[in-house]
Amino acid sequence: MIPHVNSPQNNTKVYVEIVKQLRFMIEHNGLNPGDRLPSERELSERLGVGRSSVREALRAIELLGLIETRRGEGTFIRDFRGNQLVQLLSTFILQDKKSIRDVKETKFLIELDCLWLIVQKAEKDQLLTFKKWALEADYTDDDYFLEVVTLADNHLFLRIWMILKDYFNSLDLKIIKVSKSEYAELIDALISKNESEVIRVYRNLRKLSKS
Amino acid sequence: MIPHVNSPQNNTKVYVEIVKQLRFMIEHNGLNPGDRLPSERELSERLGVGRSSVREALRAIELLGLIETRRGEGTFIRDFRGNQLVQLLSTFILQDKKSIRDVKETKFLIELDCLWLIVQKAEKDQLLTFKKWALEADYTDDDYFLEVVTLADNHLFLRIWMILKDYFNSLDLKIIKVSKSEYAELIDALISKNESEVIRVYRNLRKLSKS
DNA sequence: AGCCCACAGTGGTCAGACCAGTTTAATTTC
DNA sequence: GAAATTAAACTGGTCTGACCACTGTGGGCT
Repeated sequence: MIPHVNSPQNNTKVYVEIVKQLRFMIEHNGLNPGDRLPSERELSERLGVGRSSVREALRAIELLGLIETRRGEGTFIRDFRGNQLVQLLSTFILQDKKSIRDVKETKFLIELDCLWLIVQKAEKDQLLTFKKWALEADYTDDDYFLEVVTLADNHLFLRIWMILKDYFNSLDLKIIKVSKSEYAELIDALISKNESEVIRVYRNLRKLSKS
Repeated sequence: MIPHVNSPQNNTKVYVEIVKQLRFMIEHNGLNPGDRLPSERELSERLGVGRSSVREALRAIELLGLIETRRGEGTFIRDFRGNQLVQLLSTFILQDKKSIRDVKETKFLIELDCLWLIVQKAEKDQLLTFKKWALEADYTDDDYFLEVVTLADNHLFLRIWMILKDYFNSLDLKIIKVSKSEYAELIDALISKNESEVIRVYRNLRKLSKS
């Protein structure tokens, strides 16, 4: 049966329910970028809600850049793997001059989290390749940790980290120079899967006090 | 004069224009979190557009977490410092299960980070007050960890966590019930300043395998 | 003073009406 | 029969008016 929005004790707003339904629909019907969604009127009928509510949901999703609508044609799923939507929504960025300390702290802890994830998830040969690169290639600290965060295989952390990195670089903070051997040492710690060793080496690399 | 939406060569959709107007309004009228926006009907009149278009704009902004709506009262600006993160999270709405895993993973690790920060920073009497509350009051898991993240005293983590929490709740995931004694045990671990104990208790509370 | 209730205001939702495009199918024309 | 034309059916975009549910307020009552 077609799931109706009207569930018992429905506290949440209709349009939010519709957003959920759409997500459900996309997931279960295996819709891919480029595919067309049902028309607004059909969704309205199928979900048993007014068309305006459907539109509220669709407009919200559209502003997120997840769908695209063409008058006369329909509503289509957008290819949002590419992060083009950041542009659109960047209008909302109100520069947050909140304490640099928070940003710093957050960035470091996320890097640590990613290291931890790598210990859990990464394959050994991935790490060996990484180490080889770390010893030979020419890279910046950002390059190095981009690789780390990527290896952690968590897209969300990747996104957050990228933003923090950009913000970080926009402040003229002196960059602590780290030697290749230190970078390699961290990878060795990862390979050894010794969590406390990883933490120790990372802290040392970041010149963080034990705090 | 009041800027109308009807500008010459208006290709963009009305609701997008309204979103812009609202942003303009917030910026130039110096509206702060907690302040009330004009009512939907008033906006409709002032901008010379239909109320439904105003609603489409407001709902879209609401889904971004930038405003909050209370029936019978009005629409309010939300405290969204660090809202850039809204964008990145938004890229995840409607995504595959892997992303859900990422959100879950990220939320848990951030909670763990915050616990770690508390060990470093929190005063003992703060924790004792917290424990008293945890034993007596009636609260949800979100309430509890909101307190945790707040105690960590890192506004950025707070913002990220709030977004993840909201997203999390928007998925209909079964919530694991945790007893008060477990919540209290975690606080005890914090008080003892024993990091590995904190981690152990947290993992147990979240029913996470050692992974 | 304090209580209660009606009223105005606000968001939530729906139905219906147009308009402006696009697609599709039927019809005409060659 | 094939191509061009036209009409109908659909789709999104927008507006209006109507209810409902809820909140805050102020006036009147005790």
